[in-house]
Amino acid sequence: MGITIQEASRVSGLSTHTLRYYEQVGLIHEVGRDTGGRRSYTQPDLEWLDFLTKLRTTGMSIAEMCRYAELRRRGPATAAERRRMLEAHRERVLERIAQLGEDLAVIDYKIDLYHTMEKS
Amino acid sequence: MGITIQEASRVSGLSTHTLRYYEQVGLIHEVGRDTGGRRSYTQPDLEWLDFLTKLRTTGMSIAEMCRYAELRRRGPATAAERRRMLEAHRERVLERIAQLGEDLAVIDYKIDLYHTMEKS
DNA sequence: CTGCACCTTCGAGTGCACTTCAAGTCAAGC
DNA sequence: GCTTGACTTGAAGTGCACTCGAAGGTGCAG
Repeated sequence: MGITIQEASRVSGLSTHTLRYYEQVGLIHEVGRDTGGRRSYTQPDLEWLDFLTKLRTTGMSIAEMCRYAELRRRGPATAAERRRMLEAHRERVLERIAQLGEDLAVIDYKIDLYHTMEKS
Repeated sequence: MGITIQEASRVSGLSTHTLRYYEQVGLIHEVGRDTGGRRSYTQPDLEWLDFLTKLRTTGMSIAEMCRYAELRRRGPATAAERRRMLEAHRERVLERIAQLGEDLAVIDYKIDLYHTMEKS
């Protein structure tokens, strides 16, 4: 019914090692197994992995992602808390983007200095 | 003539441990010592630390910062190469910012979904 | 039915960027 | 002169997020 860990790895961009690790730490709960005991990833699993990856690349720690995953597992009653987590994270990402912009301006300035140096 | 490691720590925002570590790995060359062998940071040292911090917070690895520092130590002949390093880094930072923006849009979308859920 | 690739689990190992420790030195205040 | 506290060094330790290895199970091509 689902796809193998190999295919899930290709689709998600995460290594098979990482997929197993994410399951182990509780980021992705109870991936189904086929008759031979092999993992079988469903479409919802893949969508969840995709969202996890976005949280991850925006700098959320594995520990916090675990807390979010745990809330999600507990069902709709935790929706407000999950929303607050995402909102807090959103603020951190905005700050990070602003900081990167500032630092980039300094780097750009340095690059300009080098150009000026090379021309003279 | 210069300031103590404690003061340099306060000014730079780096811990005294990190300042010693940066010197050890060659990021900041030959910080002056006072009569008692204690580190004495000069204004140029602090400016360099400040720039290093910007490279660091924009995601440059210690190893690459070391290469940059080494080129800088070798003098003006390496200016073009340093400029190229900064230009390459600049591209990576721009990509990173773009990626963060994209991922943030998805997070915003999720937050909206939660708001909608809570209202209904 | 045998070889082979790929799967399983569990635990140990890796790389990065610090961070802490241990042992000793030094300067200032009492 | 002695204590106190900040400094010095080199080496070892930490936390995070993977990443790999060992030992064994499974399924399909030849």
